[in-house]
Amino acid sequence: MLEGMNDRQYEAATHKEGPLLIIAGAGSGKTRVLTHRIAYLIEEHKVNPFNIMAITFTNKAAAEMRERIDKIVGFGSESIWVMTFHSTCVRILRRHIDNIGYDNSFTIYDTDDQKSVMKAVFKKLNIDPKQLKESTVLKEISRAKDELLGPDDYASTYAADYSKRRIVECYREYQETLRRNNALDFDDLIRFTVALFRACPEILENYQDRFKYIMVDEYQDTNTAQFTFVKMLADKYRNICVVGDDDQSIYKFRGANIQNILNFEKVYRDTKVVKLEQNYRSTQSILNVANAVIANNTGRKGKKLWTAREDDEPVYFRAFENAREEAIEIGSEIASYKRRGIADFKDIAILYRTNAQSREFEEYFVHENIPYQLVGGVNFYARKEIKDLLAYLKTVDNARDDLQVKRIINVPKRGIGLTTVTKISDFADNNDMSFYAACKIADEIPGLGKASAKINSFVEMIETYKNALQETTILDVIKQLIEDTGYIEEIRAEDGERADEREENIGELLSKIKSYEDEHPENTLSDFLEEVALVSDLDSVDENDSRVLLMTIHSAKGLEYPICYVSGMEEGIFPSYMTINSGNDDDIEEERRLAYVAFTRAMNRLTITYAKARMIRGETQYNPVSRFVREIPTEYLKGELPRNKFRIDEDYDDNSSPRSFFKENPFGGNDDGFIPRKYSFQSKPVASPVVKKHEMTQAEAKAKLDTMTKGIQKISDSNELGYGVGDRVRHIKFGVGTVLELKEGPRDYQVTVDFDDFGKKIMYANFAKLKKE
DNA sequence: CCATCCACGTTTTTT
DNA sequence: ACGTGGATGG
Repeated sequence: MLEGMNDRQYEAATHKEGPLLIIAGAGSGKTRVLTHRIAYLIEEHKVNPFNIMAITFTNKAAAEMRERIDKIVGFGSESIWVMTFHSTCVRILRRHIDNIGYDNSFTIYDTDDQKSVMKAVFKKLNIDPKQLKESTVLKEISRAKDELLGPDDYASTYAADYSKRRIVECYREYQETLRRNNALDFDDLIRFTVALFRACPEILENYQDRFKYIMVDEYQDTNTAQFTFVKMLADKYRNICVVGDDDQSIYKFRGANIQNILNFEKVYRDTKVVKLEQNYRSTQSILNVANAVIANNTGRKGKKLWTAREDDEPVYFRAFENAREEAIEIGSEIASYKRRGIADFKDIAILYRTNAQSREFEEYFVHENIPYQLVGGVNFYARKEIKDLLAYLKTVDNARDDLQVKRIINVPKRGIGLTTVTKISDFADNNDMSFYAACKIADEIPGLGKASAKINSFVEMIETYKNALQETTILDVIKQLIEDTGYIEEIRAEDGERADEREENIGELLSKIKSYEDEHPENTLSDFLEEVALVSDLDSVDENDSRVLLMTIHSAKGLEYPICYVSGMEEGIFPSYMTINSGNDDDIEEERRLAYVAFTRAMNRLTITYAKARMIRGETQYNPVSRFVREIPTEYLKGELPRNKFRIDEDYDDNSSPRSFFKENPFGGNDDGFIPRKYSFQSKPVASPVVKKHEMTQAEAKAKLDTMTKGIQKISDSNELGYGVGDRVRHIKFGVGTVLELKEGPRDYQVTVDFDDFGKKIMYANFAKLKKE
């Protein structure tokens, strides 16, 4: 079983008891070590699989580990807990959270829900969103929760800090709202589990006795709350094994505390430390590049990757005029690899710093029929139409969550407006009941008038589905629901542009529900909703699909690809201007670690690219080559670096630049005949410029001109409106004024009137109902 | 209550 | 460049 392991791996895999810290460089086979250690414990030391737990950060990592454990352990492996931090905590809380005053059927709020809550909080506390941003407060709260500070702890910690007073109030109100809705946000999942353990020692002990052996993956990314959670669990038996790489700590912005790994040996004095430095993934050239860059960081544990691999090829650097050219060149290269049989699409990944950078690639790939899958961006379950339908399901499942009920009470429009909602909401608050409970007795709420009938039929509808759920499947209920509410029709009416895509998303949701029900026939709607709350885009990646992957470097962590492009290596992009401006060396170091993560994703061929010009937020930026590229000794790179060093070099003579055929023919020809296939649920990129710049024929131009002039003539006759430019007109509200201009708009005349008492107004003639004086 | 327009911020990364 | 949310008028 342990055959073929190197000495260090063997040492780690056969460690039996006591704390173990494995510093595992990128590609050093840490998952292998973890899974083998589990197998070893079971076989050699007769540890009951029931007593083992492995915790990861992502579902994908958990799934991968699960698979490998199942393979190597065999019988009994299913009783090992292999889960993410969040799902572990949910599982524990579902069982015991009633001990700390929540209902076990709590719901989980995503970022979007949090924002809605905070908005309501601002309204209630009369806070002007211009002075204090919701996102700022939420971020602050999240940081506090990462540090296990509840509203009271937070208040006392910052009691002296006057500037935090408002935030304290927001935190209190926010948490109170979540409580009322029986909801927890992501951070609460961890925090409340710790709180539960603190409040109920007997429950904690129960879990301590269960999980005698604990392994934590990606340990460098843990925050204080997660660390505390793990530490509490491990405190009785101290069989805690953590695996991590301080050089790959890239989640500080999310509260990760790099000290957790740096100080592990101080917390656990008798820690055994094993360093894995042999890399089994990449060529020596790739490792040289990665090592050279990360060597610029201070405060590392220190480690140098090496490989026994003999085959090698250079790391390429390529500079382009702009982001489009970057996309075209990378895309054409990929197409040619495929054509020449050098690589399949599934061997290739394109990495970038920010999600916005995916756009150019998508446009070109769609145009050239290069299959791709975009990971990240807007999470599938965060899309509006999906959230709407899920809000319906949540309401049907458990109408305790006011946020969800309010979200859908008027979607699609059924004539229940803000006024009505506010009245019901106030009534509910005053009578200490949930919003939905108040809806149920709408007739008794004063001042609702005709609206109460509409509320009643809404409640009736929800109740019908509730009953239906007893008899039939979730799929049938949601299908019925979509039909009854006319949701699809609403989408079509609302925006023709993206209606197709949104419909596709709904179709996708239906098939996800179907496969969920097929796979877990015994599970309830609540189970489904819970699973959905914790999945991410990355989880939908299927290794066997033949497509190029597009994703941020953060998403790519832990993954590997034979061919990798790390794009957008420019100052201001990577490192981001935010980090550059902060002037904080720690922030730059975190970016450098990110670069290290990026480079070490590549197995055989790494290409680093740079674009001289790039559109950012509607503005063209000219950025110098990233400092991280400058940190690579030139002998490790094949390709010429622009001469500019941290500034723009105006007269840079660019003859090393590749052909830029997009000037004549933006996307070149396509002679490959790839099967067109859309792998991504992501929004379809807009039509390529070729299509967009459809030249108007002369005849069309003339026709267009005709219609336009016709409009003008009509106006000058002063005809069907009964008035023209210069006439005096009367408006119901604004009184008398002079018509300054008449313009034909898309469906109506636009009238500009200078009113004697109200000044200049532009209005539509149809609505304005002006009368000639 | 709804449709429309405009101003504004957003984009560094996410379980 | 793009989407969102507030203001506005009917």
